[in-house]
Amino acid sequence: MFAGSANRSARVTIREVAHHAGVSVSTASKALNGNGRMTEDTRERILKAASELQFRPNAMARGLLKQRSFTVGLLTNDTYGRFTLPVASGISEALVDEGVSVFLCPVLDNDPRRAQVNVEAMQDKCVDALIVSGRRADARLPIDLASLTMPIIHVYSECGPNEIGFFVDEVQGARLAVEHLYASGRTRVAHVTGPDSFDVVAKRIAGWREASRAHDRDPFLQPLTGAWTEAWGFAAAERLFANGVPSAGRPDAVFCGNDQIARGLADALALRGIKVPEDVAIVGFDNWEIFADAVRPPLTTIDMNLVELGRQAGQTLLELIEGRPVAPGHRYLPCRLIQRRSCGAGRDMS
Amino acid sequence: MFAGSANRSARVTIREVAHHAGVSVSTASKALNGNGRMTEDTRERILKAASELQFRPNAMARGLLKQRSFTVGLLTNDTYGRFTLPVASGISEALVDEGVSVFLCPVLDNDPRRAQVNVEAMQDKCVDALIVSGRRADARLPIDLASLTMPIIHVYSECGPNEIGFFVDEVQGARLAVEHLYASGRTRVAHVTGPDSFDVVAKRIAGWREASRAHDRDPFLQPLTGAWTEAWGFAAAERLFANGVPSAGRPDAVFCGNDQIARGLADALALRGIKVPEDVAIVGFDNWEIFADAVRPPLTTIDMNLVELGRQAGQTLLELIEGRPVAPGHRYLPCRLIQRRSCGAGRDMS
DNA sequence: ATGGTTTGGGAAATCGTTTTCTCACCTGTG
DNA sequence: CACAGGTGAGAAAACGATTTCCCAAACCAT
Repeated sequence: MFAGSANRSARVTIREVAHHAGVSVSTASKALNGNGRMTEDTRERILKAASELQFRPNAMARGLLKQRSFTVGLLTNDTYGRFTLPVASGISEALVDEGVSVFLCPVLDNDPRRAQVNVEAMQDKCVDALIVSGRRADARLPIDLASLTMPIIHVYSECGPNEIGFFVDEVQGARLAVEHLYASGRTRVAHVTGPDSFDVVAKRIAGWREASRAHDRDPFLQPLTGAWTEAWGFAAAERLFANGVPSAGRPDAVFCGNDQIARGLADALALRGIKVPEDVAIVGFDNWEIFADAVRPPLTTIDMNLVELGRQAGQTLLELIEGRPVAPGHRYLPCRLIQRRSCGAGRDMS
Repeated sequence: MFAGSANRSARVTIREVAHHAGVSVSTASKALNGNGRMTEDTRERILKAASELQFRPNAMARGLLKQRSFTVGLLTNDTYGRFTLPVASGISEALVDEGVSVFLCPVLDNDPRRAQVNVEAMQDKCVDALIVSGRRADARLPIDLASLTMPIIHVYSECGPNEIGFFVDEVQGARLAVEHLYASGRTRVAHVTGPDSFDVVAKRIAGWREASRAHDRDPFLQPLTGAWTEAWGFAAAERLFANGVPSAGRPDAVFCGNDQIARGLADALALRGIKVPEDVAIVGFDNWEIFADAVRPPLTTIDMNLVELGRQAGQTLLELIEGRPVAPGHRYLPCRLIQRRSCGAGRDMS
């Protein structure tokens, strides 16, 4: 044993591997990367030494040379984690096997200074790329991204047509929901949704209209816009099912802009003695399971496939990092329908 | 033109700053770090050059030399983000001004291989420390941490007495809730909570008992353990307020193990025509606002101060990284009461 | 003037890898 | 035997910063 070899706190370097295998550092490096020319015997000896010593290359040293850090930054202002965490999970899934890690940078809307500090830290650390994500798809973060040179991808966050953005296909999701209601035999499908200042509200309304027209029907009533809350769903039920409204003028199904609205609406119906799904079917949006499962009966809803969204964003990020050309523009990923019981269990399942 | 292929302009290095200021690299470095000796004039010239060129030191180069990466890893299996996101936010707050960034490593319980890959990536990247966080405070992540040499802090995740862990003071939180109920004039405080396989359930029960005894009362009934769901809260109401139970045998207040249970219970009471807070007061636990605000009436509940928990963990992490001695052991941070209306608004506010 | 001390600033080593040269040696061919 | 071409492996130069020397010049006191 050599002096100093007992120092277990220090990391094992390639130098020690080389010495252990009786070769030079350069040869060791080539063997470990499968690069240079050498006898099979030498290569095996080096590999064996490396695994015996549990050698792991220092990412900083490698990064310094390759001008790559094998890290990406994820900026988000979504403190609830409703959107960000599934997305981050998908991103991480796509990247971790390539040895790329994700920096989480929580950005508070009211603290642009800290946000800027975060961005600068990302620059200093030479992140290979940046992901910008948000709580709502039609707003930007309080950050100046124009001066950055690294590739940037937006996920559920506003971006221009020459940038790269991944979004949920809100229109298709809404169509899916409404088509499911028609397919279940409903004929009067109302729509209760969030504030009309949100782009997604307009898109979901559009999807609802398209699907209604596809069934040769005018959309039932006007869409009711309000807030993303249970309270609004509850209040909307009052409007749709007030005592004065004749039963033929009432919807027999409601497509809700999110699961919270659906929940509030379902509660109000229960209080009125209107049965779900017998009298009225409900479809929500989000598949936020903690809500969808708590509705009585459990809520059929639209899942936005956020994990998949993150995964695809991660894959595109890899291509960008490796310098392969990626066409700019927006990508819209399809939603899927999650059937529970608020539309009648199995009613339309062959 | 493809997105991302933008001018990957080379970074400004200290060499260019030095050249610009007409000094050597070493002098430039010293000026920028306030270290060496030189005329005030020289120092200012260098600083001016640096800011003109917008020089930012390369964190990888610095890290390589200092054997520090100015990053920490955050491992978590909390896919909902209920706990992790506030904690991460607090950690980031404490660290960002020190130039330390946070790697987010989502760990799926059913995918220990990916978890291990994540940990190895943290090692390769020489993170200065690791934070291990979880969905529940009495379980470990499917990761082998024993072989790691960097400092580790646990936040809301099981750890031994010789490790460093930050936890919520569940007992104090429960006491706070129950004391508030007594202070509001209630006398029969029941407790409905989650599965008794959770340590926090036992702790919250203990707090409930302590506070009851402090008011010279035996705890009212046995604690009802079940699930962390609204459905269980709903069902528990049936048990506590069944038709056969004489009104003197019914609780006039319920302390619930979390906000979801509280919500289910409140719903069930509403259906039975029992008024909150007039007939029965309710206190929840978690202050998960999306639930607490949706309860009718809005829920008085216990906030676990998770952001603060993260911030303190972050500060301790810094001390650990800088080599200052930190006593091992568990820290328990106090909860605070958030008053809404489910105990009677302002009833006990001076 | 001389010797010692401070002062300003630069040269060079270092961190751990990768990569490009370079070079000695071997093999086969004329 | 000479020479081209291939083969295996090492030396050294990067990458960008920090830090430890080290050395002139300037300054001071005798």
